[in-house]
Amino acid sequence: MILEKKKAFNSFAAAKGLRSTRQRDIILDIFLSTHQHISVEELYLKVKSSNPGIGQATVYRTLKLFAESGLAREVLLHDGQTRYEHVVVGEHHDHLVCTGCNAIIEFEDETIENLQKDIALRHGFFIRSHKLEIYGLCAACRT
Amino acid sequence: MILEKKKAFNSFAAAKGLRSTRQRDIILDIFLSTHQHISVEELYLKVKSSNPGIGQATVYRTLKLFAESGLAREVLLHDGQTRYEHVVVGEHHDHLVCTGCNAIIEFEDETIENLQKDIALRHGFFIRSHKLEIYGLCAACRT
DNA sequence: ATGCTTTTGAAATTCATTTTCATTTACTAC
DNA sequence: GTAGTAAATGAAAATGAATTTCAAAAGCAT
Repeated sequence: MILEKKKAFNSFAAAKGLRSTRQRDIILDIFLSTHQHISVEELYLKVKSSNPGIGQATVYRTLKLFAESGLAREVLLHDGQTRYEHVVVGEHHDHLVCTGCNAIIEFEDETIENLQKDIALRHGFFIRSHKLEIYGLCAACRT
Repeated sequence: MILEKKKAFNSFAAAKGLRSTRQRDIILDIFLSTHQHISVEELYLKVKSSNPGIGQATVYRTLKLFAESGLAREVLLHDGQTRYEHVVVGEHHDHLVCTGCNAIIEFEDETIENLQKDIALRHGFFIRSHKLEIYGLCAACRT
């Protein structure tokens, strides 16, 4: 699975005429090893701990490339940082965001996905991506 | 309707022990006269044109208050600015965002709203607000 | 290897937003 | 009304995420 993603990114890079660099390989490896919703700063710190030479501008630039390639997706929660999550082909999940403890619960609902398609159809709209975030208090914080 | 909103904000302010100021009245008036999704900077410019004395920090502070009071809602689109939209009680709309021309189409779908409630219930989650944005190309841009 | 172009790292810059702080203003008690 | 206080304001400075700049380094075609 991870290998496939690397291949997918390499194809994208090749198609775009991008060069293959050590830095991008490393950042991709580390990104793929992370869990959901990592911020650029967080990823940069991880990268730096094993590869002190890599600068944060490179991490920013590379994550944008990942998003462009379809490997990652930008998520704007409400903490002032851009986060990136993994894109799994054919799967889309949304988020319950707890404003009490900042926990993020993922969920998937096919019916909602289908309703969105209906709505888009009604408006002649072609869907590229979407984002559903529900804000509130998780079970632990609501008490 | 506008009067009710002003009253609602005043109640909120009173309950919070906030003082009533000329600046907040003016900013509220102007905010209520705007259309959807105004950025802080845009609102500040509007405010400044009729009231040059009002500073932008005040506009920032006041819009946060509006959001806290339930009058407005923060919307993060992808242009690096925080935008605010009007909250209409008992109504919630979501957005189709055209990445071609930046048009924003609003829609409402009760079924989706209800499904969200089901999902929250299943996770023991208490919903405060939510946000659904569908990105893609509008009818005009997809051709 | 050579030459050309992309990529990189470090530092500087940008830009939205927040904070600071001295001053002004609103409200409360007299 | 006036005095006392705490909150709100405006201007400027500070912050912090993200982007840009630019010289040096690295990738790639020949």
